[in-house]
Amino acid sequence: MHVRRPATLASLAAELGVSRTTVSNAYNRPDQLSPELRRRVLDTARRLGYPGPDPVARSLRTRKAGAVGLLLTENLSYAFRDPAAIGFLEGLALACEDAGTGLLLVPANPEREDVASVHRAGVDGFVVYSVPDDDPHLAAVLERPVPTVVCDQPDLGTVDRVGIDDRGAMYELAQHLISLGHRRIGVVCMRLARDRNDGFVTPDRQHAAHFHVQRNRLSGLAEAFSEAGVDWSQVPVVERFDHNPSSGASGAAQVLDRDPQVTALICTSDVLALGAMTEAARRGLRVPHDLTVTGFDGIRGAEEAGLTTVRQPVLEKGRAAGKLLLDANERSRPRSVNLATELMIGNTSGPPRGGAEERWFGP
Amino acid sequence: MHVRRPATLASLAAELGVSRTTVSNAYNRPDQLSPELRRRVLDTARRLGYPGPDPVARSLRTRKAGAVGLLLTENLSYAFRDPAAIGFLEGLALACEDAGTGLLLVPANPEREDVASVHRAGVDGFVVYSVPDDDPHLAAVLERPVPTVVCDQPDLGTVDRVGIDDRGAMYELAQHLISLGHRRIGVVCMRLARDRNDGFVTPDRQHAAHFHVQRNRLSGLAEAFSEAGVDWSQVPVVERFDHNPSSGASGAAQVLDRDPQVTALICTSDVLALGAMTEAARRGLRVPHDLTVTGFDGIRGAEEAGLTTVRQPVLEKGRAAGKLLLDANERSRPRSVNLATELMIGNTSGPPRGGAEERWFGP
DNA sequence: AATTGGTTCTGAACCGTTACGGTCCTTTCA
DNA sequence: TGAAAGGACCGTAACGGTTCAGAACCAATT
Repeated sequence: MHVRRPATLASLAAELGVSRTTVSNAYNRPDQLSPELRRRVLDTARRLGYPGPDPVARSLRTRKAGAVGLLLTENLSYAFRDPAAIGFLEGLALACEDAGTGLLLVPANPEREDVASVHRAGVDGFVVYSVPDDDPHLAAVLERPVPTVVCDQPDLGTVDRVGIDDRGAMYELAQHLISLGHRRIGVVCMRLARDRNDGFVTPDRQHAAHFHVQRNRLSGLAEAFSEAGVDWSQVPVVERFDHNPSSGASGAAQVLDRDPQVTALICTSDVLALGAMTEAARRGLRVPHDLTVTGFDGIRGAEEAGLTTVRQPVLEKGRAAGKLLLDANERSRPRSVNLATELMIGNTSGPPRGGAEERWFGP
Repeated sequence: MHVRRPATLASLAAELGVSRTTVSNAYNRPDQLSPELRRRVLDTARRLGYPGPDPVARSLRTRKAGAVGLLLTENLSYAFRDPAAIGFLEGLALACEDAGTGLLLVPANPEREDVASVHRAGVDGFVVYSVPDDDPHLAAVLERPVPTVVCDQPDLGTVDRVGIDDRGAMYELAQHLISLGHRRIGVVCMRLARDRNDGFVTPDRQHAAHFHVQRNRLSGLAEAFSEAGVDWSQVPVVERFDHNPSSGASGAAQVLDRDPQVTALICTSDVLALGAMTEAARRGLRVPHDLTVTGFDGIRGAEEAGLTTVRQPVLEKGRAAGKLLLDANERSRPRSVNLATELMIGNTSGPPRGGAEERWFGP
């Protein structure tokens, strides 16, 4: 008894006394051979334990992998913890499903600069979701000769892009707060770069932020409040590397410790905002009476909490990214899609306590 | 100006006047050639726009795809909506990440019997998660000559398996309810087979259920309550095809309409149980005073709601599946891993209203 | 009898790479 | 000074398919 090498298309053809072409056709083009022969091929295949054409070899020849790659900056598992990321994934998965395409989650450990995983990925295209714009994995993706769609990234001009108007949406949210009378505010934002910096953020760091989304949200805030006469450089902005409610809570605490007089706490994500709410409650601050809290994203938890936030269509974003990628028919000019957002005014925003600002600056 | 064919390792070698082996070594085994030559190779590669060795060709030659496939029965996007599935995915993603392996989500539309996606997947192994045991996609996976791990599936004896003791865990939960005095109960369960059957379930259908997990949970219940003297064939068991809270609500409604006297509603998942709670509230039934409700899984929402349930380590399940697969070193005998569960007694279970049962059957 | 057309099947080229087993040329050391 | 060791590089043979231009055959038409 010897170890039999697994059957291949060639060995099957030899066994049958037909050409490899015929065996190939039996699987891929049934109309190209007589039904009897086809049956004989398939029967023999079963008898020999031939599992059908090898997918990798087929991919090599046809130049199609039947899968798209997804690059996330975070540890791969992070994606399954962030509600917005999950929504994006769901949308992308839907688009892939429609096209019968697989979705390959590419491991991109942000710690190591190991880009091999990008090189090793057998895919027909990439979707890059919210990575820092100086991420080496992103650079590696852009070098691969396959279509790419970036999402929540700056428009590179060379590849398709889908996103929202983070800056404009945050500007609008700020306007809402300004109209309520808020002038003394604090901000809690997500990480701005690849290095950990849990603490206050200088204006320089804000401008130089490598995460497009955060940079633009902050810039929308800065613009609106500057126009309203607020000296943005004096506004406490706190950054948190990890993205979860307890980061939001500790960030809020840091802002409130620095300036207990802030009337509004603006968070650049709902997850952070929900944490900030917890911290407010811990301090006995009633929202919105004593403190206004706002978020961004429009996740389910935010809705349940009645959070004032900006709703963005995360699922649609994923689906749009997938569609753009899978329908990269011809070398048309790179497309750029902006999806609509919606300001959701909940019950966590209201006029500052006692309307102090209005009294001081009113007519 | 002509369309230049993309550079390959061979064309690069020709350009440089070295062998293909050398170019290959420049990328894969830097120690096999002099630093100067390597630099020259890499520089020329950049100049010619050669993106590095083609991953598919490499996979063909090395017989490694660098990815594992995940097969789910549901529409691919379903995975991102079910908390337990998300937990599993996260665990699996963690294991893959550790190994530097990609995770390919294989589209397996349960509508079509189209198994091509399984054949097309270039992977080094498969994880199969909670599909009906007669699913053609599962059969297709088993035909592929790669290691496979099934999760929440019956032990096939031929491939590795990871899961929990669904039957035992549900038996234990039932014991808890029995000890509280419940004898008149109703059940809401998830789909039992590939066909849609939103309604009452015959004992036959319970036995023949194609979803291993549901079959065993029901069987654990049946065993415990039968031992307690309950005629299981009279217990209303309602099935729901879709898995979401509103299915739980409508399922609960159907049970309560049939028998308003039930004192406990046992749901085979937390998601269903949370829906059942909503329905109870809608009917003005206080939980647990008027009605006991239990779930299964131990998702976050259940914890927050104080649901009596069985906690199972979903993340660990995913991680274990990944480890088993990635460490499929030698042809050892197929392994079978059972993870521990924990009965979580919350505040949704209590003695039947007025202790009626006890009074009727007491000493 | 020659032409046409349609099936059915074949042969050879090709996809882009890596594994394997060399060869050749310098050093090193006794 | 010769043998052994080691570094640097190369040629060939897969890896397992798909594709495309025909060849062979047969029936029907001209």
